[in-house]
Amino acid sequence: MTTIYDIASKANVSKSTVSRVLNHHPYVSEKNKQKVWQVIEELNYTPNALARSFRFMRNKTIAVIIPNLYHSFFSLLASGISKELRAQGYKTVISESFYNAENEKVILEMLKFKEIEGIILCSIENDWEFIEEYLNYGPIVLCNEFHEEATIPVICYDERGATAEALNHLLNQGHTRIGFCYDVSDSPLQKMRQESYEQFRDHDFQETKKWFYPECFTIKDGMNVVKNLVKHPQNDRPTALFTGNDYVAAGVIKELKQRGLDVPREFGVIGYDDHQICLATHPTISTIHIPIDQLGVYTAKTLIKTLSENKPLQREVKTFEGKLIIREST
Amino acid sequence: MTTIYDIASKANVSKSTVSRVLNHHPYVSEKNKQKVWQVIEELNYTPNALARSFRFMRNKTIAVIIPNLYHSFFSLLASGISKELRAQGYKTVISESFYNAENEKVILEMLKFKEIEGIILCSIENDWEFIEEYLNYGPIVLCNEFHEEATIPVICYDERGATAEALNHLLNQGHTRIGFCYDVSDSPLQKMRQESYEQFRDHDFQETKKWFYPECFTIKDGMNVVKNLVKHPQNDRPTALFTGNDYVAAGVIKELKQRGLDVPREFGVIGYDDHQICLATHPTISTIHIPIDQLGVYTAKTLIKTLSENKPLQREVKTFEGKLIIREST
DNA sequence: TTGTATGCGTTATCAA
DNA sequence: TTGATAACGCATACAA
Repeated sequence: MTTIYDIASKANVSKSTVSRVLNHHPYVSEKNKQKVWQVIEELNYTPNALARSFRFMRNKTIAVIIPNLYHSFFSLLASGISKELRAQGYKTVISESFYNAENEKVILEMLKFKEIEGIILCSIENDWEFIEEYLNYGPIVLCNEFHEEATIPVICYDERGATAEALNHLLNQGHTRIGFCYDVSDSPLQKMRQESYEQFRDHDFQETKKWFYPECFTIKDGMNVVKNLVKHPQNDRPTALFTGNDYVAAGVIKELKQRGLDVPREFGVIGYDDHQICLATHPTISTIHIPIDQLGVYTAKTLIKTLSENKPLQREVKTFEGKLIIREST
Repeated sequence: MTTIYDIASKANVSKSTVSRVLNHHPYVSEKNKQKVWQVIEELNYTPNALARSFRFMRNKTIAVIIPNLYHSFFSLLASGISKELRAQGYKTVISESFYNAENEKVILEMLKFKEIEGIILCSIENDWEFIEEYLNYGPIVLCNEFHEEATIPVICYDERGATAEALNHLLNQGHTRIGFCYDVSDSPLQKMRQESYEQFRDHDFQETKKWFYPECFTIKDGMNVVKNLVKHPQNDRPTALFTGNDYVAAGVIKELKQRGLDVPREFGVIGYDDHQICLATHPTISTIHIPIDQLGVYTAKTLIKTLSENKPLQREVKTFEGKLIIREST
């Protein structure tokens, strides 16, 4: 392995001079500069990133924790974040928590060991008090996840607004019994959606709880919701579903059609995410468009700013707007 | 920041002893061992990963290059690889090449700088001669991509077999004019599919080239294929399509239905990947199931073996079997 | 069983 | 403008 020492020997200068040349330090004679670059070329030298990391005590690596890479929303979010971080010279380690606190902890520990410089949390699995401890070791920011007290930047989109928009739309279409499919019940984000949903009680929503469908992640889950739903008499089941993601909506629509229920005439469906699958179903899916890219870029920028300016984190809630896209399913 | 030196001072031993305790070296007295662990606890000490990386000249980080995180096939592949690498104590940096040689080069360069220890290439954008140079700096393995000459492990699945199986199935269903949708034409893998397809010429496939549809990635692309296809007279267009991925197949099916063409009676469709979207369309999509997880795990294991045994890479082609899944679209 | 000394590659400080 | 030297945290060869 060639080191600056080898360059120095061959160029008849000191290590210091080589280092200066490499770092474009102003005080190097033109002659030496030329010579050193020439030898660097000759010996095909590359600076050793491991030594630099050690020297500066930072390795330009950020971890992004997402629930999984299975759902395209998360993979796109991770992709957006990663792209921006790369542009700024950072490496990104994408880690799936699978909604598991222990997996999340593994990454938090990496911060302590200086394996990473900072963390972007796209879901919260441990208690905030637990996570807070790790702020001693590096910055953590929240993205696409909300927390009431967390004393760190929170980048999310307007859950309540989007939910309200979707529900209003369904009400306008004449639906009064609206069901709600979500994934995991203990996420602060999902709770916001639920609360937002519950605020619509006054519109004949007396028995909302009955129409909460948890653990909905996939197309199959959506199908199962319908399979169970149709077991109830027509006047005791929802006439519309607001689902946590478009896959679930697609499953719902597929199963409704299978059972001869017409969408949107007999049943309304709204998805979430504006995934391309919305176009493949029949009817196409009304949904909420989330500006994933903006979320990712803003989050990455926020974290990098903290890192480079080396200033302490502080709470700052940045909200992006979702947008209702009306298609054929409502 | 607490270092082993701090521990040593407080425990009244030398740095060496602390280091030995941390590394479970056998020759440490029970008394000192106890004492050191106690102080470590007291001072909340954590070994510095950056220093260790530097000391050993390795940072336990692998890069995975995939075309993008947009297609779930790639995100699942990256997820599988990453999971196995994590289990073995490695960090994974997932990088999207976007089918761009320059982006690929950026990652290859990281190997040279020792920012990463090895690379898993899930697509090839540069010439092999160019990539080969980087083997001087660390191991590279191929996953889900094929190359005739590459002197490195090649982990893929049986493209030709899967294609043949799909085409045979379509032939058995009475189709003789079969079109072929693929993504990028210059990938070795896609070439294999094409070649495999061309071997079926003898079955009335005289004008295959006409029915090649490149640049098919998304649902919309699938729709467009049908939009263009129906412009031709019925006896001069395919009666079936074999698509490079399930999204494209979903788009094809959707557009065919939109135009009143019955699938599978009037038109057969086979997808690729066995993505969950296959279940959401009407009719459901016949497809090829790829053992993504096996691919990922095997690839990760292969790379790690090279890394830990520090033995030179050699060509080794490992092939997994795809499996035709017959559903309603054929 | 323990401690001392050295080195990993780089950058920064200081003196020349 | 340059070079000698120390320092970053850790592991280890060697001496004791």
